[in-house]
Amino acid sequence: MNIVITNTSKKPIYEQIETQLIEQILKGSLTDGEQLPSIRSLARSLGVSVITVKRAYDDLETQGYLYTIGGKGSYVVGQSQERVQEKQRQIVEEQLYHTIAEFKIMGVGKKDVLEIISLLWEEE
Amino acid sequence: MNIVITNTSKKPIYEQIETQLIEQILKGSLTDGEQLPSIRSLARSLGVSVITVKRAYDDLETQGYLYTIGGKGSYVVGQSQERVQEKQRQIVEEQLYHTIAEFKIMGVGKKDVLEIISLLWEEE
Amino acid sequence: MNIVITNTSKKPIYEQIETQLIEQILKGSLTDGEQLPSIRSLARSLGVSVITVKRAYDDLETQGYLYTIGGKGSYVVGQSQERVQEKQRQIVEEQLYHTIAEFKIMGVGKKDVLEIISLLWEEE
Amino acid sequence: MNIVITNTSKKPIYEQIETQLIEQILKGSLTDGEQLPSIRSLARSLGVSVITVKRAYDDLETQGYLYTIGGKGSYVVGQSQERVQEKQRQIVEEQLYHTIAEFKIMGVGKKDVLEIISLLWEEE
DNA sequence: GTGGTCTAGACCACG
DNA sequence: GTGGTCTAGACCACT
Repeated sequence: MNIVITNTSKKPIYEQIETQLIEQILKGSLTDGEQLPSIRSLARSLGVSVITVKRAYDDLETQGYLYTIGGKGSYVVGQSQERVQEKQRQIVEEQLYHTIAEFKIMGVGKKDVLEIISLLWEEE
Repeated sequence: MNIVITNTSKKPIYEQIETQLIEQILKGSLTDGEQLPSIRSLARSLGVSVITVKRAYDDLETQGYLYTIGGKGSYVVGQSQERVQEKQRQIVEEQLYHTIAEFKIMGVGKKDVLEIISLLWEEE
Repeated sequence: MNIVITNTSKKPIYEQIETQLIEQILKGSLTDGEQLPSIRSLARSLGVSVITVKRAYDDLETQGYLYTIGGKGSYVVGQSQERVQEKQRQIVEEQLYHTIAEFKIMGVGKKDVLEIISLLWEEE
Repeated sequence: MNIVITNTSKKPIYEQIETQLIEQILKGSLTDGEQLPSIRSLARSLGVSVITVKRAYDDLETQGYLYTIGGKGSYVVGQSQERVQEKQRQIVEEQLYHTIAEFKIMGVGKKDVLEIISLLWEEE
């Protein structure tokens, strides 16, 4: 489990934790039933407040990515292959929807955008 | 000049004004030397506080998109065609950079993203 | 008579007119009894409001640099050589006083300042 | 941290705060990573509005002198020794540039200016 | 009329 | 507690 917190980011810390956990679940590096670090230990290792981690875990539980057993710990909810793909597609579309709308307004062409993506994708 | 404020958006009002003005400048519908509406009249017509509009104008001034003469008004700073293209490309790249990074982490393929963009672009 | 108005400056226009006229009087290019352009003609040639020029002339009259005869025009008040020197010295000291204070606070050395002045002075 | 507000000055309060903070950063009495007083506490101790202090902090942030983490506080951005010197020189030159130009117009000699600076510098 | 500054007070999100 | 945003209303200087 690898989570990186950027203090200077404008995004709240709990959101950073959430998205990174989701990404790892969708990618498959966190699998069904796997136990997540306890709230306290993750908080300590990230150097953030316990409350912050708890909020992230709570949100993820609401979204169905994990479940918590009081006094024992939190566990990953396995995602079926179809569900992973569906989720991924949904996230991609959401992220791109507004971006594309703005590009259109500015008069940027579809061709230019596709080209830039190809370029950015190659870079390491 | 056309500006729409969405109260439900999580983006602050002054930012909405900023991005919409920038878009119109880059698109070319606001041209060199053109006088912008006074902060007071724009505030009135948008139904927001004078200070909110002023903050947007101030930011745009430090970003070099307009200049203000006290007691007279605010004027658009003409953007050369090269600068427009450069700016547009810069904005596009910035917006896509992190998005692509996340897609990669999730294991979404480049082909899928290009396909989705093509689809989203066509929709009216 | 040569006066240049910078619209983008933060200094008010009437002040720009004042300082430039004072400078020319102290330099000697405007001499005793010489008639200044009428408020209206100067306003027209500078492209500013009559009120603005009038304010500058009024201020200069209060400061004793010129006198106005209603219905005829405005005339330069001759400055004795001693007065010119005294005035110049006063202006120089005023302008430098605060500047030097700030330099001291920042820990800039006297030697550095003298050196920079020498350099700036040579440049054309 | 020492900041003095002069109500009689024509310079706006937020600018007074800005320049004094910059001076202290360039002088080195505020160092890398050091936490600045919260906008609220500084506002209280200066007897000005929270917004006035915020405006100063915002400006300094866009100028790269500090960074702010929402909900935590504002911190000084360390300035390398070279950058300090460069900045100082830049400020000195800017402040002297126009002043010298005016001196030239009035026919004041370089020698006189250097002499006056020497005198003013010694005074305590 | 215009912009520039400042105030006091309010609500929100984050930690 | 912190900063981020927004409001309504005020006074000033310039044109």
